[in-house]
Amino acid sequence: MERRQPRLKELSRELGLSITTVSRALAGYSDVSATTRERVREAAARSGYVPNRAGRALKSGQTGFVGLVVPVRDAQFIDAFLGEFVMGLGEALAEAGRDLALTTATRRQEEMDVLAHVVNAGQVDGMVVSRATCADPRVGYLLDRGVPFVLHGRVLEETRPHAWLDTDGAAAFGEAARRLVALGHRRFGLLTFSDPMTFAHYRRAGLEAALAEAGLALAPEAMAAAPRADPAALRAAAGRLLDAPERPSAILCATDTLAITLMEEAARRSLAIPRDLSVVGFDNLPVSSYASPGLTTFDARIQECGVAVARMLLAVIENGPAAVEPKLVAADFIPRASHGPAPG
Amino acid sequence: MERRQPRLKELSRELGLSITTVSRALAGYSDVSATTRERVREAAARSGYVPNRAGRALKSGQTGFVGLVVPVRDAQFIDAFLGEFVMGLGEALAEAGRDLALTTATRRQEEMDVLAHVVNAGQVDGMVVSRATCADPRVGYLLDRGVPFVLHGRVLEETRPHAWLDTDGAAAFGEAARRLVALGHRRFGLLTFSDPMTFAHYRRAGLEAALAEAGLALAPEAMAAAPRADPAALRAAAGRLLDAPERPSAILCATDTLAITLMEEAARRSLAIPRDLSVVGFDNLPVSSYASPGLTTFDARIQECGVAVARMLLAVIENGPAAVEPKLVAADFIPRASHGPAPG
DNA sequence: CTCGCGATCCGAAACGTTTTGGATCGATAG
DNA sequence: CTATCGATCCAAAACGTTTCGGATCGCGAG
Repeated sequence: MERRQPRLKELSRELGLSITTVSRALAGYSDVSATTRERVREAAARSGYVPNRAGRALKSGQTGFVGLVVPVRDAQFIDAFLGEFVMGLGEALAEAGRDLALTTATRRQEEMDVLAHVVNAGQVDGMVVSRATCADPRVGYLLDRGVPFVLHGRVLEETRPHAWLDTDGAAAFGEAARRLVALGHRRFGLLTFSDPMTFAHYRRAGLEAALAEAGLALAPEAMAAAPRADPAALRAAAGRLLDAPERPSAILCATDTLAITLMEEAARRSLAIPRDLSVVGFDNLPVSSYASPGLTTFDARIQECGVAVARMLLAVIENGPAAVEPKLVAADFIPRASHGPAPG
Repeated sequence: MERRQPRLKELSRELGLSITTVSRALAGYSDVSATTRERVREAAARSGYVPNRAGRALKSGQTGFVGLVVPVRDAQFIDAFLGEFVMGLGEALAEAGRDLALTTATRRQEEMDVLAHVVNAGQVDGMVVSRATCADPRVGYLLDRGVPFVLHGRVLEETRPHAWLDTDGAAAFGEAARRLVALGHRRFGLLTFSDPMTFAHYRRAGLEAALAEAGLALAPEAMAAAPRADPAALRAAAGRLLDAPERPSAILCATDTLAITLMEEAARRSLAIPRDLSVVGFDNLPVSSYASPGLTTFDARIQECGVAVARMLLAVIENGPAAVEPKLVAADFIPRASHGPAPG
């Protein structure tokens, strides 16, 4: 039953035409007559001919793939996003007839090696670089070899211009701070990651800027951080904030998972939310609407980001890096029951 | 700065060797001397040489990619799994030096066309077929053209043998039924999908078999179903179960999302869970542990399934379809607070 | 009648790799 | 001395596609 797929050679023999003509007919060139073109197209459709990717890639240099490297190590962190983001990427790529080449890096340290391998094997036309760190080495690497890419997130100091798309975490946390100040809060806390993720930096910066505007400040002991991959340390960090002598009345958390951890620790200490403590997260994970109380958070519309990143990358591949402007997209405030007026 | 990647030609010229020798040295053939082999390997590592995927694919017929087609339409359904499953696939593929080629089908109807396109373009060495339906047309299609594949899920009637891996939903729902019977429940209900998904069939069959063993049966009006992609209809179906004259005291739901919907509808009707009604789901989504009360469910360990499916597929690619046995894996019962003794 | 031109078509090269079938050379066996 | 053999190496073909530079033919202009 095993039917081999017809290739240009078989197709041309069957039609009594040359390989060249069949190829050009399918590509729609004007130097093949309209009747021949139709005849070729009809035969191709009937036999289910699809140009071989490898052959085309070899000649044209375009593989039809866009690469994404995802680290498999800290699954608990990325899982929640990956699905949505990949869906967005795939949706936009499908429109352009491209596919996503997904490579997993089994350890964090390998991520750079894996990227180099993918790029050097020429298996992609461009890369999506996700989860940007403050001084992400991948940016320089890709710029150096002229590989089209779009960074999802931002680098702290953009020494050489490149395409990126990031959610405006600074604006979001600024907004959250102003809303909480308006509700009477004066003592703020921040629970965040100690890893050099750029988003954590900007969320903190946005919070501090808004507090400064209100004449407030984030006390050093009101900020707790721990490595993303260390749940126990994160739990401890949350506890530290709650056990501080001058416990904050409002705590912003860099992500929803942190906020959930914080709420669990608060429950263990019999603190009522939002009566004793207001909590705000970020990401709008499905979990956050089912937590009790429902978690106030921000929605970054990850799937739309995926679509936008893919479109940007296609533009870079098509027209060069200068063709696209970096994008900063706003996150939507999702008020739920975990924040309220300041106690007292 | 744009450095072009060295190819076999440049590398061989630089070393004063032929392309053949360099290629064979890197492949580890014994007909190149140990000293030359080392010299070549050192030079390749230094210059960052990686064989071009397209060139290799063209000659050897192996692309190094394994394909997965995901429909982007019903994102709300697949999102929860996709991340975990893909992680598992990627993890196992990375060990074998392969990558995942992810293609999105923008509409449900297109899924078959997309599959044909991927296969006919020769862009993959094998396919992972996910979300099996009762009489899935993809199985016959792939068998016909001798494309290696593994089905995640099962087909109802396996007319021609092929590799598949499925979670034993029948056993799981049987276990749930027996536990609930032991807790005094006699009136059972089932909330499921009306789509022809195989998993829904088996979960129902497992429930009915266990009930029959206990001398019970599922009343026709105690089963409600609606299309997966229609949240309103699903909500209505849940309501129908709750409003039935002889309301079940225990309702099994084909998935956690259905169970969550049911619990929301129950809350609107002021039914207390588990006092008035026991609810059991399936999937162990993150959400299920944060619902109140926590949802009793089954964990299918999706990531491990991804790993196993990938390993099976690699074996099929390597040694032919006869080399692997289908696998039925058990799901773990995760007892939480949503089930309890029968009322009265 | 010859020339040039537009409309169609095609041969051959090239992309980078792997593999087949030798070629070369020094040493060993007869 | 010649034949054989093992150890090393290499030229060339092939995978399927795209594209460059023609080739062919009929027809109208000169």
